[in-house]
Amino acid sequence: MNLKYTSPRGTKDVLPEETAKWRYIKTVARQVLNSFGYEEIIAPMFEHTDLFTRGIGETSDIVTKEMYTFLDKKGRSLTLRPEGTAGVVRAYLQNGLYTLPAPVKLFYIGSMFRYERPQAGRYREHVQVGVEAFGSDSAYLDAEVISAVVTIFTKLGLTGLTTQLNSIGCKECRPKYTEFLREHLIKNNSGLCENCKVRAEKNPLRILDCKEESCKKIVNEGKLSKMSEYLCGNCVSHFDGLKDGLKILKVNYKLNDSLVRGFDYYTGTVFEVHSEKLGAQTAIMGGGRYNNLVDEFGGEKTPAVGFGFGLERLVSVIDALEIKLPVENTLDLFIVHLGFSAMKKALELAAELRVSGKRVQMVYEEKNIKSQMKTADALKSGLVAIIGDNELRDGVVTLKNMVNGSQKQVKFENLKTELGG
RNA sequence: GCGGGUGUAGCUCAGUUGGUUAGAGCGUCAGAUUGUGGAUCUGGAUGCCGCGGGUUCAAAUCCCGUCACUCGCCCCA
Repeated sequence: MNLKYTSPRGTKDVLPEETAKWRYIKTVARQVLNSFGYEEIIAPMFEHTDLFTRGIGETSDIVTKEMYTFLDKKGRSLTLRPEGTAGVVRAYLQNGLYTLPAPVKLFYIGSMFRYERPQAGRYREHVQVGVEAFGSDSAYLDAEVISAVVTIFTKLGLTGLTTQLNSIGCKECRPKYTEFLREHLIKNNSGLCENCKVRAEKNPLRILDCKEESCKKIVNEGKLSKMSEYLCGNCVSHFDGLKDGLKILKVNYKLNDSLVRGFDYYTGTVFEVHSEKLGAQTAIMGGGRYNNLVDEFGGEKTPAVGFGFGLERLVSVIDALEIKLPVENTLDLFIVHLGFSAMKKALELAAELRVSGKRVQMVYEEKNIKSQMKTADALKSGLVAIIGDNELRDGVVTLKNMVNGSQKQVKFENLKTELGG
């Protein structure tokens, strides 16, 4: 075959076998999040470009080189959303959701777009389930938010996950730490990688997360003070509260001093969940607290916390763990017909049964019985109804149980009750 | 943006130091005395050997380019 078109780089088709898994995961996520009091919000897939550049941070990698930005016909700069939080914050403000009792708990399921080089677990379009809770600064809310994802993952049967935790400080204490880092790193910048030399100036926190051996060395062996030593009193007690909350909620975690996230809006709590089953991209969930974003977007000062997890990565973990999700794709009835009038009768019967929600299939050509039986078997139909001249004459079908092979005659009008509904 | 690997049937892959009609398994379609599936057997169909160029009497095979996929760096879900 000479394909004229292929899907764009970094995108993929999710085929029926896999959509069943996606559907199941989304259902579980919705149930769990509803039980935690979250309601679904559907925000646009594209927004004004400024929303992201201001929200995510003008120097972040995502904004500087990974956004799908385009001009519309009136010359407005729009961008396909690279993440979900900025749009939800915008919607929260624009629709006056701050008048609802706090905390306002929202979740979304949708595609995110980033112009990245594709590799295992990384696509240019990926689907995220995300959560945002507005209007409470309680550490127990942070703990509960983390517990919500963990609950989803547990319900799906995931194992081998680690939840990592850090506090990157607030407006009060973080600048002092970044200043310390900057000074220290500029003094000793000879060992830093090219990227980090720039980061030392612009965003020294990111160096903590650098994977270059030389930078790791400087970070680990340089007796560098940790952010934790610079945390202000509020941040310390908040972080303690979080750990306490996680204990109450029975969520295991690991502290990770060098956990920093790629969006500039985070304050205080940051967290990620990693799976050993993924390739180089081991994070399946990431999130944290962002107490300044709402007022940066023009609202009242409103503390908030949220996370997002990626469905593609989640599914690959599920597959790697060989977890069989309870996805049913069997057929209730396959109708085999012999002869033209039998085919028309089959068409009619199938339509009647489908009204009551039965999954019914048939073929639309006059084929021999053997071939139709094979098809019924391939489609995993539990029951097969056979209609030939004899059945038409008597007003019945021959109903065959495909599991044990037994057969019986069932009147047309009784077929529905025979199928249990 | 930077590196490594791979492109042969719908899928997984084989294809010998370049040599004539390019193969296997799975799947698909048809059939095995005519109204009964899963097993087995028989037969059929399907390939611009990713694309373009070059070397050669001769290229799936060697060289260059290109595109795509893939893995990693970066970043992130």
